[in-house]
Amino acid sequence: MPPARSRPVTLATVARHAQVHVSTASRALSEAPSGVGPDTVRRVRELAAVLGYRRDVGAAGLRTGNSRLIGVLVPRLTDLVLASIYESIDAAASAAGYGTVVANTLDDPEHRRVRLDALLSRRIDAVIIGDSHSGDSAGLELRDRGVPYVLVMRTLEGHPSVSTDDYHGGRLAAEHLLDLGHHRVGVICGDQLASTGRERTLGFRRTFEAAGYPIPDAYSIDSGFSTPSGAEAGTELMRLAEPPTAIFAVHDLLALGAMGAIRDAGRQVGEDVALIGYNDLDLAATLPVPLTSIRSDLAAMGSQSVDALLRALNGEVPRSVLLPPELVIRATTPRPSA
Amino acid sequence: MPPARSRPVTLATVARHAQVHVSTASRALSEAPSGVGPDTVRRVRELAAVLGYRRDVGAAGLRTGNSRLIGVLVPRLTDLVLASIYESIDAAASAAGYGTVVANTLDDPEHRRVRLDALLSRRIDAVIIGDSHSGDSAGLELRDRGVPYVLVMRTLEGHPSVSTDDYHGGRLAAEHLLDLGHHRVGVICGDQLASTGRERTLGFRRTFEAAGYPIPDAYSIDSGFSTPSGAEAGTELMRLAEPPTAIFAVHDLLALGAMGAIRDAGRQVGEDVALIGYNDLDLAATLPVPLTSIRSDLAAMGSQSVDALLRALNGEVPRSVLLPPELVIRATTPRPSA
DNA sequence: GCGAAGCACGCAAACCTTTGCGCAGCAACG
DNA sequence: CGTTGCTGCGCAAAGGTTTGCGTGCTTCGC
Repeated sequence: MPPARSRPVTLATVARHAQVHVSTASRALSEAPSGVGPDTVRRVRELAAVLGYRRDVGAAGLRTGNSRLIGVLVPRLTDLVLASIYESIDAAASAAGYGTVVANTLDDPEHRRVRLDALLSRRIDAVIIGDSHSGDSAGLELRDRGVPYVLVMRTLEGHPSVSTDDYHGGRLAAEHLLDLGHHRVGVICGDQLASTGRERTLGFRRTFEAAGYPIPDAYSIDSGFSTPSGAEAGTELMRLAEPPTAIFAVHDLLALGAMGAIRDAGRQVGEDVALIGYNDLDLAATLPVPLTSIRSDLAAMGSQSVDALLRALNGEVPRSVLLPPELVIRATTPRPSA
Repeated sequence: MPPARSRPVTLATVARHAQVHVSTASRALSEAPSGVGPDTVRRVRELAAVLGYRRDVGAAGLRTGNSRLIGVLVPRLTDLVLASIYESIDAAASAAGYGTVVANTLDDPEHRRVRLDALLSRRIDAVIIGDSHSGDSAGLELRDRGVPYVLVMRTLEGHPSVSTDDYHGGRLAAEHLLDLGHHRVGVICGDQLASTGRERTLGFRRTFEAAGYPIPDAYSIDSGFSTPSGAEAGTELMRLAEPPTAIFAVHDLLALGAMGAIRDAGRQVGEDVALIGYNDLDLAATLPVPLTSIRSDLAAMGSQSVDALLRALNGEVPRSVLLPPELVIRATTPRPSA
C-alpha cells in the first residue's frame, strides 16, 4: 500500500472553500466561463490556485468522451529521425492542450497490435502512425473504429499522410551525382517495405536510368535503417569487382555506416568515393567529413501531422501533405575539378 | 463533430449479452476472478472478446485511484542516450501493464514545470526523472505530493537514483590514457550542472592528478552534450599552443564533434590525437574510425528504474542503484607501439 | 429431511468531472 | 406596481469501472 496519496483536493474541495456548488466551480474553471458571475470566477480561480487544484483529465474525459491524448506509433525512438519528428509532434500537441503517448512497435506486427490495443484502451483521441509498412492494417482498423489518424514520414496508398516527397529526394541525389560526372553508382536502399526506402531508391534509379546509366541490381543493396546495416551494405558494394564511384544511402545513418566500410576498403570518403545521405540529421554537418544529404523537414512533418489531426477532430477530412526535400551539399560530394 | 465514434461497447454491453450483472462481468474480467463461477468467467470472457470489449483504463483508474501510467521526464528524446533509456523503460513498464508518458523538458525549468503539471493532471502513478540538474526541485515537489519517483542516469544528493558509476567511468578513461603514455590531455566536460558531466570529468581529472599530471583548466572545456558543441570544444582544444595528445569527451556525440575538429586542425584521429567517448552508443563501433568509449548499460538503467518504481508502488523504500561502467577499446586509442 | 455453511451473483455507492435544465432574484419596461 | 426577460447559480444525471455488502440458492452434514 503506497503511503496514502496526499491529494484529496478535488473540484468539490475548491467548491466547498468558495462556498459555491461544484458545478459552478467547474464552470468557473472552464476556459470560457459562461453562466457564472465574473467575481465568482475570480474567487474560484484564486482558491483553486491556492489549494493546488488540478483538474483530473481522466475523469473529465470520462464525462466528455475525449481523452485529449494523441497516440504515436513509431518503429523505434532510438531512430533519430523518428525521435525528431516525435519531438515536434509532442511540442505541437501539448501547445494545443493534448498529451501524447508514444509506442515503440519495433516494426513487429504482433508487438504493434499489443501496443495499439493499449493505446485504444486509453481512449486515445487520434493516432499518428510513423511506422507504416506496405500491407499493414493499422490504418484500416482505426478507420473502422472511427479513430482519426494520419501517417507521418512513410506513406501508404489510400491513407492520409504527411511526408516528404521522397521520390523527388532520390532524384535530387541522382541529379547531383550526374552533375559531378558519376556514372557507376551504388544505392543503399533501406527497407523496401517502407515507402521511404522504396521511393527514394526509385527516384534515384529512375533518374539514372533516364540519363542513360541504368543501375545494375548488384549495385542496389537492401538494408535496414541503422548504422551497422549501412556498414554491411557498404562493404558489399566496395567488394564488387568494379566498386561504385559514388553511393547514395537513403538514410544518414546508413551513410555513416558506409563511411566506415569505404575507409575499411582503403578508400577516402569524398575523394575516392562520393557519398550522399538522407534526412540531414544534425550530425551530418559535424561528421569528420561533413556529409552531403537530402534534407527533409522533420519538425514540419511532426507539427503538420498534429495540425491535420486537430482538423480531423473538428470534422474536416484529412488531406495528404507532401513537403519538398532539399539538397544540402557538403564535403562528401566534391566537384571533381580539385 | 467527429463522425460519431463507434465504440459504445462497454462493460454494460458485455454484461447484457452474457445475461449477468455488470459487477459480475467486471469480476469475471479481472486478472484473478474471485466470487464468480468458472463457467461464467469463460462465458463473459468469450463474449468480451467477440464484442471487442476493451476496459476503459481511465474509468477504472477513476475508481481505483491509480492510472497505471508512469511519467518520464527527459531533456530531449533526440538525445540518443535518453532515447535508449526511455525505450527500455517503456518496454519494462508495458510488460508490467503500465503505460508511459514522456515529456521533453528541453532542460528549461519553466517548460519543465508545465510538462510536469500536465503529467500530474493525468494522475500519474510515478515519475522517472532523467533530466535532473543540481538544484532542481522536481524531486522535492513530487515527494511532497507523495508521488513515487526515481532519478535515472543523473543523480542528485538525497534522491533515489539508478545510474552508472560515472566517477569510476572517468577514472577508467584516465587510466587507459595513462597506460598508453599520454600526459598532456584535454577533457570535454559536458554540462557541469548534470551529475554525468560533473562526475565523469571529476573522476578523470582526479586520476590524472593522482598520477602526477594535473590537468590545467585551459584543457578542460565545458560544453553541452551535442555534436556541434563537441566540435566547438574540440576546436578550442586544438587551438591551444600545445594541443593535447588525447581527449576525453564525456559523451559519444561530443567525441563525434571533436573528431571533426581534430581533422579540421589537420590531425589524424587515433594517430595524432587519441579520443575516448562515453556511453558506447551503437554508432561508436561503426564510425569511420571506431571510437573507444566507456560503456554504460542504458537498457539496464531503464529497466531497473522501472523495477524500483514498481517496488515503491508496493510500499518499499526505493534505494539507489549504481551500475558499473566498462571500458571498450577501439581504434581511436591505439597502442603507441605502432 | 432439516439447518447451517458456502458459493455465485446482484445491488448500489463511489471515483471526479461536465452540462442540460430549472429556479430564484433582479432590473427594466410598460 | 405587475410582468417580462435575463443572469447567476444549484440540482442531478451521466460517463465506465470497481468493490463491500447483502441475498438467494446449492450442497453438505447430521
